[in-house]
Amino acid sequence: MSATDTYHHGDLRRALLDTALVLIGKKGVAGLSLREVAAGVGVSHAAPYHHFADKTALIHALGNEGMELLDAHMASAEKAAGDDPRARLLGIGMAYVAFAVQHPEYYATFSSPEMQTPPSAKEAAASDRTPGGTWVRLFNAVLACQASGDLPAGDPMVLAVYLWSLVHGLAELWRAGPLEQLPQASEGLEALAIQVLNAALGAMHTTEGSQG
Amino acid sequence: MSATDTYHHGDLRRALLDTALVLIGKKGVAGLSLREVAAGVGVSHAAPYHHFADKTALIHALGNEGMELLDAHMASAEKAAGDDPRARLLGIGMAYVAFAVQHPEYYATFSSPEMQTPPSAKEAAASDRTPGGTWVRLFNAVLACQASGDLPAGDPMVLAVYLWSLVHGLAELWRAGPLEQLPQASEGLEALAIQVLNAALGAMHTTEGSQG
DNA sequence: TGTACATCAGTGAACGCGCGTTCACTGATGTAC
DNA sequence: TGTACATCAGTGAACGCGCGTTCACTGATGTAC
Repeated sequence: MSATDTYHHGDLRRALLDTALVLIGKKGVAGLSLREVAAGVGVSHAAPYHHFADKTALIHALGNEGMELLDAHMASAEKAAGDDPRARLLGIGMAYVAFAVQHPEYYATFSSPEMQTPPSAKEAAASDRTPGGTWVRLFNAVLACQASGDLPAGDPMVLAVYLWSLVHGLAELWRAGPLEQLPQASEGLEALAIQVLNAALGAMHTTEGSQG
Repeated sequence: MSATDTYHHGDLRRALLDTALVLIGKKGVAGLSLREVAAGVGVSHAAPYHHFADKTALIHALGNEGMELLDAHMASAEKAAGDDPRARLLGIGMAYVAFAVQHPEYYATFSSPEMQTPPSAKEAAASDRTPGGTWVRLFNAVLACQASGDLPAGDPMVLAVYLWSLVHGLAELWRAGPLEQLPQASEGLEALAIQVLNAALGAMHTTEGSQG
């Protein structure tokens, strides 16, 4: 407890964001209440307005933070995978799925109504609407895999959509629960994700295929 | 306007469900308000309680209805595909994606918090938690494809998860908007979905692959 | 070091709102005789 | 066919609640001299 923690909160903004994440984890973004966030931090319900214009601004802050985090995770997974294009692509996919499961609160903000609308009109033009540059990263990895022969020729956009759908859907199904009954579920999502991604990449890896 | 439409509503239950769907389309399941539904139908806000125990019951009714619809769509697509196992699997996948896009309101209820909890304790044991038997249908189609050589050998559960993730993720990404900027988006989801599913199935089709 | 003062970051009362749900009611409908 | 009556499906007032947001305020903090 430093001196600044007593009356003037040390970093109320940060504390509000952290508490909001916890509450989102419990009740979802739609169920988030600014008053509850304030109460959770132990501060009056009017206090947040000194740090966020309104409730939407807080959710936007979380969404942006989450997208940066996701991108950082994918970037480090890609780096850790070394030079093999296929391993790099697999790393990105695994990082995406893992992030969704390890940070479901951040992940939930991505698809919230608040994040679908730009925070203000002036930001509308500049903002990239895809979460954390996932698309660009995935697309480049696909190109590299095609160049190295690790993915068959064909429209790289289709392949990127294919892979993005796969990891996104896997993460969603895991989070929503329907996969829980599978025997594979007991080993955790990571193991299942590796099997699924290998089924996808492995199969495509050895053939020219026909994705017309 | 039959006589029953005047005071005693002809089929208020149906009208409430239909109006609820429209409102879900506009504001999502979380934003659904029973009072607004009643107002939309043109009935007092207490009237719905003669047809549904509470708000959750109404959402449950929609969810169950949607799952039956989805299953019917998949069944008819499978039937229309004839005897070719690969065509049948493709048909199921396409039907799933198409349903999510054509009936986003029903689709939204599937993942709503209300549908994650069984309506009552006694139903808990009996209920199948997967949307509309999608899993069973997909799994059987995978088995058939493996038997006919249209899919490589390997754990059929992993392949089914793989395909379910793919169609689910594709539907989600389409609905959430990130795919809108792609050139392929102008041709509609159907065309994109066919390309993506063919990229998945087509590639796996010609090889034994290695999905260990 | 001490003082005056501006700014900052909280408080708590108050606002209006829409919500889910309950309740006593009432008029319409269907049925038995 | 007519009447008495039970049941059904509405109404509208009322409840308590939690919400987002505003506002005047106040005490703490930082700064200039």
